[in-house]
Amino acid sequence: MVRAGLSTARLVQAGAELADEVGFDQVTVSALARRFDVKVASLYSHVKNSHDLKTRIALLALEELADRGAAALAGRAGRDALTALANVYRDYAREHPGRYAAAQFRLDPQAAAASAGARHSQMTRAILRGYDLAEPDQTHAVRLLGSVFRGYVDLESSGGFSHSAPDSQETWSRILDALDTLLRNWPAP
Amino acid sequence: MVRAGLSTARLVQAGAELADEVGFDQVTVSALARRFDVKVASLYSHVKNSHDLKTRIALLALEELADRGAAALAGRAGRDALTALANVYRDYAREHPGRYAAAQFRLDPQAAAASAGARHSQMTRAILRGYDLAEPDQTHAVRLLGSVFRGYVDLESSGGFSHSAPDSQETWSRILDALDTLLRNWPAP
DNA sequence: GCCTTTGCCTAAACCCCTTAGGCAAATAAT
DNA sequence: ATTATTTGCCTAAGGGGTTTAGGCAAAGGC
Repeated sequence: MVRAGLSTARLVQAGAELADEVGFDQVTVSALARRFDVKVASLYSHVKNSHDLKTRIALLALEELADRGAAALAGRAGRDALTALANVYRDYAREHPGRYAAAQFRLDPQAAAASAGARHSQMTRAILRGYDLAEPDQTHAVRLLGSVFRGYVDLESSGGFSHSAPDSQETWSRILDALDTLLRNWPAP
Repeated sequence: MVRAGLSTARLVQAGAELADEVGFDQVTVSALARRFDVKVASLYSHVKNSHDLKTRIALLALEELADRGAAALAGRAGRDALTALANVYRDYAREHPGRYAAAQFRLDPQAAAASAGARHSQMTRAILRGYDLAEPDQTHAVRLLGSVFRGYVDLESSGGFSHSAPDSQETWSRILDALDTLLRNWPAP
C-alpha cells in the first residue's frame, strides 16, 4: 500500500488551494482527504481538527500577504508606498479569494499572537514615515488605513461596487488620492 | 398534541436572537428546532433550507440597521449626520454581533435586490448633502465612507484594536473628524 | 534481518441537512 | 354540528462532515 506522503505543510498548502477554488468555508477535512485520495481519519495525525486546519491556512495567508507587502514597500515612500501596499491587499483578494477570506478568519489570541498580524500593522506604520504624524495620530491613521483597505476590498469582492458607475478601479485610485491628501493635512483634535 | 406556533417570521426572529447569543455561523436549523422544542423537519415548511434561513436573518438585520440609520439621520446634517450614521453601525455591531455578522452574509443577487442595501447607500449619500461634492466624487465618497464603517467595525470587533493605546473610542472620533475634514476638502483629480 | 516508529486504515459514534410520506389539529364549507 | 380541507408537526431514512480508538503494514534505525 503506497503512502500518500501527507504532512501538515502539504495539507495546509492544499487547503489554501482548495479555498481559492471553492471558498474558504467549503474547506473541510473531508474535502481535503478526497483531494489526497486518502481516508478522512488519516488527516488527524497531521492536523488537530477542522479548526486547527483553518487556523493554519489563515496563518499561511497572513504570511503570504505580509511577504508581498514587504516586497511592495521596499524602496517606496509616501503616496507611492501607500498605493503599493493598498494594491497588495486588493490584488491578493482578487487572485486568491479563498486565502484572502482565510486571512480574515477570527484567530484565537494564541494564534493571533503567532501570526503575521504585527508585520501588517508595522507595514502600515512604515508608510506613515513619509508623512508628518506624531503619536497618537499615527496610530489613528494606521487604523484608518487598515479599515479602508479591509472595508473596500470586502465590499468590492462582495459585489458592492459592480454594476454601477463609476467603475471600481477609478474609485480606488481616487480614494487613495484622498487618503494621501488627508495624511498630508491631518486635522488637529 | 399542542402546536408550537411556528411561522417564518418567528423562526427568523428567533434565529436572529440565536445569532446574537452564539454567533451567526452557529445558527443552524437544528439549533432553532431545539429552541422551539420541535423536530428539525418541522422547520422545512416555513423555511426552504438552511441557506434560506440565513438569508432571511441577513435581510432582517439589514432592515433593522437601515431603520436605525434613518432615525439617526433625521434632523441632522454635516458632521453631525456623519457621526450619527457611523455610530449606528458601530453600536449595532456591539449590541447585536450575530445580527451584524448576518448583515454581511453574501446575498445572491436575487436577495440583494430585495434587501435594504439600497437604503444604506442612500443614507450615506444623504450625509454628503452637507458637503459640496458633485458626481462622480460623491460616489467615490459614498464608497469611502462605506469602506471605513465596515472595515473599522470589523477590525474592532475582531479585537484588532484592543490591548493597545490609544483606545478604540478615541481613534473612532478622530477618524470621523478626519473624514469630515476630508469631505470638506475633497481633492480634485 | 529485526525492531521501532510512523502513516494510513477500519470501525463506530455523533451532529447537521434534507426529502417523503403520515396523522392530527385547526379551519372552512355545508 | 358535522364533514371536508387545509395546515402543522411528526416519523423514517439517506447523505455528509467531524472526531476518537485501535489495528496493520510500510519505512527507517540498529
